[in-house]
Amino acid sequence: MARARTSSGKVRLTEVAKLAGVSPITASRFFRNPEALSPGKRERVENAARQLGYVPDLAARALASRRTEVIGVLIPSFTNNVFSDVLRGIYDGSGESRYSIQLVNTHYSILQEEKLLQLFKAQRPAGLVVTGINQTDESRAILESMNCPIVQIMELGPDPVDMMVGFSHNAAAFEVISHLISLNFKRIGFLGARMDPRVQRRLEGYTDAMKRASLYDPRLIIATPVPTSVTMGGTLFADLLMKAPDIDAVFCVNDDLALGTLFECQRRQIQVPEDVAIVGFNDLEYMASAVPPLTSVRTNRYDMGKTAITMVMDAIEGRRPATSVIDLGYELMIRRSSAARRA
Amino acid sequence: MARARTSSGKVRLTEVAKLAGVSPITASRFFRNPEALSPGKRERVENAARQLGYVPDLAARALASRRTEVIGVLIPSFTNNVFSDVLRGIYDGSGESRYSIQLVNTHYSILQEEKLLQLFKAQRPAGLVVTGINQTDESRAILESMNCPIVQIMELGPDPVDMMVGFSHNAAAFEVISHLISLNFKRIGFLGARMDPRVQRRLEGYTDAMKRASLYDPRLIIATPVPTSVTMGGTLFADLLMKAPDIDAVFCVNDDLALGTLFECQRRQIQVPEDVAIVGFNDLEYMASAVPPLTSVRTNRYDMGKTAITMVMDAIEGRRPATSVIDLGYELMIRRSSAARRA
DNA sequence: CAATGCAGTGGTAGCGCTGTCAATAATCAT
DNA sequence: ATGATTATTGACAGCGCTACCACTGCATTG
Repeated sequence: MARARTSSGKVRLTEVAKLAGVSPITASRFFRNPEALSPGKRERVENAARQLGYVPDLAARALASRRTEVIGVLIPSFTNNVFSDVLRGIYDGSGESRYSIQLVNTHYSILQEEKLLQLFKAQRPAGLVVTGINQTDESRAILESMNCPIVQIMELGPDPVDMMVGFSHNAAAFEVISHLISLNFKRIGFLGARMDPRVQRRLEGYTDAMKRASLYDPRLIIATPVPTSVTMGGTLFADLLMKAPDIDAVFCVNDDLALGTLFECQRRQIQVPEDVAIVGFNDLEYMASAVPPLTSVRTNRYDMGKTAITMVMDAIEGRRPATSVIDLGYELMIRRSSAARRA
Repeated sequence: MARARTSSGKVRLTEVAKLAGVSPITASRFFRNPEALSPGKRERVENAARQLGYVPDLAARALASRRTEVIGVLIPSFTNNVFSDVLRGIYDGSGESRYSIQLVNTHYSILQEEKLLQLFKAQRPAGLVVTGINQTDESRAILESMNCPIVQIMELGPDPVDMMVGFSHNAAAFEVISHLISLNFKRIGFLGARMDPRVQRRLEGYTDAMKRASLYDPRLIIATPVPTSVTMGGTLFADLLMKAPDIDAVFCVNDDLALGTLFECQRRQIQVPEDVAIVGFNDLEYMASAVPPLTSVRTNRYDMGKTAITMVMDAIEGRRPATSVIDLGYELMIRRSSAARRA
């Protein structure tokens, strides 16, 4: 039809406008705010666009409008199951929208994060999702100078840059320990790896609860900066047994460590929960089908991602949420691995 | 210093050029191909850019050059551990480059994939990474019309669209079953969930090996389209026991199913491997620390991602690989769960 | 020594779209 | 009926960058 004359045969807005018998600017409006057109023209443009198979050129749009439809997402790790759920929420939430996700990995480094924020700033994203609340001062300054909606996810804190979706890791850990104490466990160990800010807060919750019950003993705590894994769970639990052979329960900062601990117990013929109770964190799917089923803290990771991205998209379009800080909570999933202690 | 006059205070190429005392086009060249400048000007532009904190506007560049520096990546699932490793490889591989990754989720739907490819086509990506080789004819046509390097990952097949990085799922499964048969296992069950193309190929490998040894029996096969999970592993294994109570081994198409099977065995006091041997697939980290350690097929997921993205980036820049199809292989990790059968 | 090549540089002209503002048509209150 | 307001539309002028081609000056060739 020799209509599209660009090298690639790409259909431009002008062609659509011509076919619809309107000016290019009107056609342009159709794609951004159809309500603004009279019904007649709206339909004509719609038909023309469909007929020509028109797809807007995002680069041209970004250049002309001086903004992009990209939402930046900073995540500290791809390995972690936790973040894969968050990501799924983010991608599902943004799937049908006009926004596209630009994902980057900070590798748990706040300096890397700062560098990536700098890069993002130059690209003028429409919105941003960042993990955690422990940004450097520099990062914080960049975030505040960035004229777009921002959601911090995974945890809550006193002064959000803008919006926040998370839950209290501290309170969750406190509740875990309180639960164990109420069942008469006394020598409750703590197993932590990676020790990122969220894990630190779980340690705080543990410490608070133990101190309050006068059960605190630093020998009960194993915390290593090495990455977490099931195997590491077994290793750390073995360390703990060495330091404190009289433990009667273990709180693992994540489910992989808990599973590793369970395997180590099986290897050593330690009965769970009769000899040692085990509690994990995140409630990954496998926790319920382990033998015995493992107690854990259910966190709403998928919802966190979905809520965060929805808040950002809404805010970009001027629909600010009523409350800018959302606590998604957690739920203690009590299973046999922390069943009542024999008297 | 009132130099940047754009509303946002953004520094433009023109400013850099002015400060460096060169024409804008020369400054532009500096960022794309510094070799083309004389050393003197190169340094002057470099200094000017640093001094002004210049960052190129990607939208303007994309519009003017009619190409982007975006590499599209189509993945069928974010939940799956397998893909999180692949993604990590992709992001690590592209991290320091000028390319950015545009990730989309096909949710294991080839129609969704087709739609997403259409979208990508309109954005003229610099390269593309797609999962698998089972595209629709439409998708295939789009891919072929797309004038950019493309890598298909996860498996190998006879006619690559362009490049390929993967391994033979069929051969891997065949080797698993041959291994079990060599240990005198005879009633070897198959547990499959999701049944995506890769899993189908593992079933083919299983079937081939069983038939060749005259051990094939359709009652030994459990295959369901529902998503995979540890819990589902237990459920499917229970089904299998119902259909074929005399099984002496199980090949699970992934490690989650294998772990679920192990748990189900523990629940039913079935000894592994004395009563039933278990083999998984992918060799996730936890397989080695389970009790007993679980046999699995190690696949090079991280390398697959990293290799794929490197091939795409190289090809974009004209460095075509010597061979366009790369077989990353696999390795049978034999552990106690498939130890030799008592005679 | 003219013809040729080539590295290095700059001028011109957009890439495809949208912000701004003005113009017009349609609707309303008085 | 009148001016005022609102809905709808279009003209213009770029957004910041690069493709394309032309030009310069110097080295190489026979």
